[in-house]
Amino acid sequence: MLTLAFIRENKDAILKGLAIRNFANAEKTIDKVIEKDILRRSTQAELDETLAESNKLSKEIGKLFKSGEVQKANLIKEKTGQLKERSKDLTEKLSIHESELNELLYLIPNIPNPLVPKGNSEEDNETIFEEGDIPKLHDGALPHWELAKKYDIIDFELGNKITGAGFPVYKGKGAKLQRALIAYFLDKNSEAGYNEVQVPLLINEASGIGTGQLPDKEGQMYHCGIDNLYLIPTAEIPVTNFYRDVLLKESDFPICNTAYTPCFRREAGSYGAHVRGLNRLHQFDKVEIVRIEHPDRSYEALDSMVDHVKGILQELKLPYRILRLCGGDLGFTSALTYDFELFSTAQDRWLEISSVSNFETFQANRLKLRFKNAAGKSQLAHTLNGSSLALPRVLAGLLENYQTEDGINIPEVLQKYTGFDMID
RNA sequence: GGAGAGGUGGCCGAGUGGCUUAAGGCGCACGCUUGGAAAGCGUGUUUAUGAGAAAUCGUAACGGGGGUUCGAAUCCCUUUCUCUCCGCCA
Repeated sequence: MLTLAFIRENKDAILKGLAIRNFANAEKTIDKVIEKDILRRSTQAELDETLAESNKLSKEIGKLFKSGEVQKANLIKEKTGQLKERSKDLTEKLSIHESELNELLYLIPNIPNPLVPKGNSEEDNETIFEEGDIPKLHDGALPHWELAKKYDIIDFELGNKITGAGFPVYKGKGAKLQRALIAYFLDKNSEAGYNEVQVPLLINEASGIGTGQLPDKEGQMYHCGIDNLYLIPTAEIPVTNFYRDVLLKESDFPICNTAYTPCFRREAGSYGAHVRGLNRLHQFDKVEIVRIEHPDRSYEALDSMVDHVKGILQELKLPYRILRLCGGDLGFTSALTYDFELFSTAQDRWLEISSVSNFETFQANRLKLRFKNAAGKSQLAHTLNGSSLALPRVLAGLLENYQTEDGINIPEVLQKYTGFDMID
């Protein structure tokens, strides 16, 4: 959510930013916000005056009662009746203005960083880096879902039986490889200075609102109705919400956390060839990195997160590329996002395996995540997060790219975690 | 699931209708004192929002929401969370 002060002072810059996102009716919406804000503030001022008046009278009444001048007190009492009605009326108006204003603010996405290219869809994303050799596979090389069956390491049917589509069962060396990847990612993140945390997989409403999944994206989360809790679609929610309603000191920066969690996504309405096998699941594992930064240093932090993820893919020797997302593809809350895509040789297509973003103050505003700056004033912090990495598609790419006629090789860096060097 | 006790500022903790945005203590900051340090003494120390160049002033906030009252941290209703005991349980 953008701050009102920012909207008031930067209308032109906002309109330019929204144009890059192809946001329709930008000027109308912003004008409405400004208009509502003026209305809200004048109502507020009027209400404050009324309350000030009635506070003053109340104090007088108190004094008069004490000195026994009951009649005088009763006279003043009558006056306060009117004030009370007026303040009730104004309070109602104010809360209507406020909620209408909030509804408008919820519609406005984050303003893109100047680096974000114009564009409508994923076709317009900018490839800024590409690395790693695409292996030449032997004849008869298989997509990962066939490999999974052939070596009996992932059982989609069994998952269907016990839960439904999108909930695979990992077996034997498949399960061990998953565990190895998680341990390896966490170790890499710890080495890079991220503090490992283990978090709840269920979140309450306040947390969902804090990071922006609620109120309008509840359809994408699994909901436990009896207790009104949601299964997390990403560790970003619990970890970022550590800092909800928190006032930090400048010396607390940088804050770097990493968490492994399963993630649950309803993904309603996505079917077809592109969701086969591990490509899109309802439950998957992910290791996440989350940072809270001083606004002056958040873009440095974003670059270092990108470098960090790069390092992992280099060690795994997987072919990947980095995209800078265009305005049309950029997430609602993000100011700048880099996507990592892994080339899946047997499917002959790129798979998204990580998304690293700077949200600037957009999340912090809703979270009320602030710090005391050098001048002693409280100021919104910047939040960033990224995956390092999402497991299923890394696993898919690994199985496909490392397959040989004799079996699937395990990347060297993983072998000490798996305890074996080949799936056969 | 049953019974009970509680949620007050960065922390501890007082406070059952007006003198309480909140005593006292701890912590923190600055100053005095000192050869230096400790101790001691003094001053200051919540957030949000509106007005103002600023000093400052108004308003709101004692878990959340609602009510009673001229006036609520204090009384009533409701909700949520925490703790203790019992039950169940990896």
